[in-house]
Amino acid sequence: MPDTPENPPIDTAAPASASTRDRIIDAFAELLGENGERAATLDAVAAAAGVSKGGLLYHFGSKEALIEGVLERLATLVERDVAAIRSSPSGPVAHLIRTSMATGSALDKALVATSRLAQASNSTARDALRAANDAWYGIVLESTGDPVLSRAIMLISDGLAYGSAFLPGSSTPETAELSASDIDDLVDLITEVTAQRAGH
Amino acid sequence: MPDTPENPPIDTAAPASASTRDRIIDAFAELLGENGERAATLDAVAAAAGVSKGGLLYHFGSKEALIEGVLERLATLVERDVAAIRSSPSGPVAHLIRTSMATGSALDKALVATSRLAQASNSTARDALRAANDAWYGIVLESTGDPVLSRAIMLISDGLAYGSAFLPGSSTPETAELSASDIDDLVDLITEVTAQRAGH
DNA sequence: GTCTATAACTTGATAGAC
DNA sequence: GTCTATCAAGTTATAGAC
Repeated sequence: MPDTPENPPIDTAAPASASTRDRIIDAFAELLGENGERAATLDAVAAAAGVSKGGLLYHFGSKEALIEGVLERLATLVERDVAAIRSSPSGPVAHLIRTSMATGSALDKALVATSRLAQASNSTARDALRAANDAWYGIVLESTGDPVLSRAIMLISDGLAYGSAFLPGSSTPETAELSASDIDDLVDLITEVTAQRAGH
Repeated sequence: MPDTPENPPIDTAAPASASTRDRIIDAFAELLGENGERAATLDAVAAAAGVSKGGLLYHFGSKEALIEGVLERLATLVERDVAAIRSSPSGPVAHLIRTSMATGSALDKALVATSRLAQASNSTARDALRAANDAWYGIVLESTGDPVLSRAIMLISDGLAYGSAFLPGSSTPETAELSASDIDDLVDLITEVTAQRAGH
């Protein structure tokens, strides 16, 4: 999912010269993802976003408001992603698997950040993650028509996301970061199994 | 993985009447899992373990020491689990998949707690998780002899663990908590595919 | 819109009584 | 071994100047 910045008015991923509001959300999401909830303090977020704490609190009156900001961004990005998956030329399943590993896209960041919030027992964040998962599962089921296989595919997607986001780098070459060709093999396997089961 | 308390001297899962040390580790792991790293303060751990903060700090001189305690417990439990998987009558793969979902066992708790620590950018915790994953992957590869399939199986296992530990409960019936029969279907699917690929 | 200063509270850790 | 202070540092949030 390459970031394709087009129209500044509706931009929701703020890398460099975006509105202060978006830069703050970006900094918060990144800190959550990189260093966990404990490190994502207002002080740290303000510093990363290049504003003072007071400046930050002008835009987001509380930490709760900041969290809502991340959740809103996630919702927007998931909506876009669902559209992208649906219209993918390689097919929804292959597209989903290939984009499951966290690569630093705006969606990945929002997803990882939300995951951290969910693990800090924020139930709104949990709901947002489930909603995203439900949407993706729906597309896969629609595509394969096979509930068991669809679940397996979703679990593989979850596994890829978990491993890449939470266990980066590996101690042994055996389970080292999955390479592009590993993913190709995985997609081939899924494609084969899907075809076999479809042709009953 | 049912807890089978036998010999108090070597016990590493402390539910009720264990040593204070073990009760403290238990409380810490549980708080980490239930409410996240931020909630797992010395104050909260002490209260949950039924001691004062001073009492806690007599057993673990610092928070770092507490973390090491959880990591040591995980290592012990993973070692036991690896032995259990290897000697499972239903076969290593089926056993692994069936025990991937977090059900509240001592191993699950230690695993989830360590995962939270890893996400708080504790590199020792990360290493411990990778070591566990490497051990499991080794068993699966040994069992199937098929690297691509083994990766897919590990990813499904990771996906099950992630979903059950981090996204408990579901908004729609479609992706509701996987039932026992769902897991059966999953195991059947994996068994079929394994047989097909083995018979080239 | 952005800043500094500061209030109110929490956190990890120490000291010393029992 | 366990407790009650107590401390310094950090955290969220407010007030008010610019």
